[in-house]
Amino acid sequence: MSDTPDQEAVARVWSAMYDLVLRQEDRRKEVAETLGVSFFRVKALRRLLAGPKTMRELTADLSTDKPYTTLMVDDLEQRGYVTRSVSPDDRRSKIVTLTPAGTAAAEAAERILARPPRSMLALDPGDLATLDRIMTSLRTPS
Amino acid sequence: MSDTPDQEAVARVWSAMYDLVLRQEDRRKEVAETLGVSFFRVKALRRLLAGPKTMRELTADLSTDKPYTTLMVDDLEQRGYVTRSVSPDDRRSKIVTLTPAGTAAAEAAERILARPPRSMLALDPGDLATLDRIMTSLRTPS
DNA sequence: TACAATAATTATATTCGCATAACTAAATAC
DNA sequence: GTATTTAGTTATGCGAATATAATTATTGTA
Repeated sequence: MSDTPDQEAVARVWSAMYDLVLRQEDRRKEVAETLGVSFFRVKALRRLLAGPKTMRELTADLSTDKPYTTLMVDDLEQRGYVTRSVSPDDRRSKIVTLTPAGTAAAEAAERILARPPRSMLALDPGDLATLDRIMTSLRTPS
Repeated sequence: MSDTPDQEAVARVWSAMYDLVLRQEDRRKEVAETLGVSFFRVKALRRLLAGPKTMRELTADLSTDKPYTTLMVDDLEQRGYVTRSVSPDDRRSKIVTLTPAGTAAAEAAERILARPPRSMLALDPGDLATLDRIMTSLRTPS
């Protein structure tokens, strides 16, 4: 009955959302070109905005492998976006920290990615409020 | 006043949508692994579901370059997913067409990608209908 | 007919991300 | 106190995607 969701509507909504994010408003190339590094490196910088991380944590966050993290951090270090320091707790661990330049780059990426679609800015205020409420509920799976 | 959109709400909504599509429900790896080809090739197959395309059109659709399209179509042809044929209109052009196996693969990809998030299936019917209406309006930029 | 433009291919090089194995240094367990 | 585990690095190779130049075949045009 009413607790059976309208499969077609769900499919339509999901497809529209997917399309909007990945087809109409895909800014990954723009971000990578603006910062002059690959999108994957941008992702690393953005993760570090939340605070310094060990190589191990960064590897897990990006779901990549340790050797590649080493190479990538080497590169980001050379570009002056991050620094590596030995952890005071565990001298095996190294802590990767954003430099001011790295923070600026990550924030520039955030700004580009956060820029909403034009159509969303034109939404009716009531619809926007409703959408806000619904999206919040979707984000955290019930 | 009311025609000034709530910037914060817009940002929140867009971020939630971006997150849902790219973080929580990213099926690109799953699709690529299931079909045994890169996601980029999957994208090519999916584009061909709409009908045969020339190499040139496919190149434009995927925003790649002609040499790479040649290589990719070579590969898809070897795998039995597409065929190449000379265009009757312009003998310089080649038309890329999905084989039955290619169509099946593309449809399998569609099914995986179209699978909506669990949280969306649990939506209140009224909210779903509203979301459906709003997403439709967002998809086609006003 | 000669010349320019277009569609596709071939060849070559580079970057990026992924994977694996081998290694060093430090911490932990027995 | 020796053995094992863990964090990170080094080395090597591979496939995917991008880029550029050169070539062939065909079409369109001066």
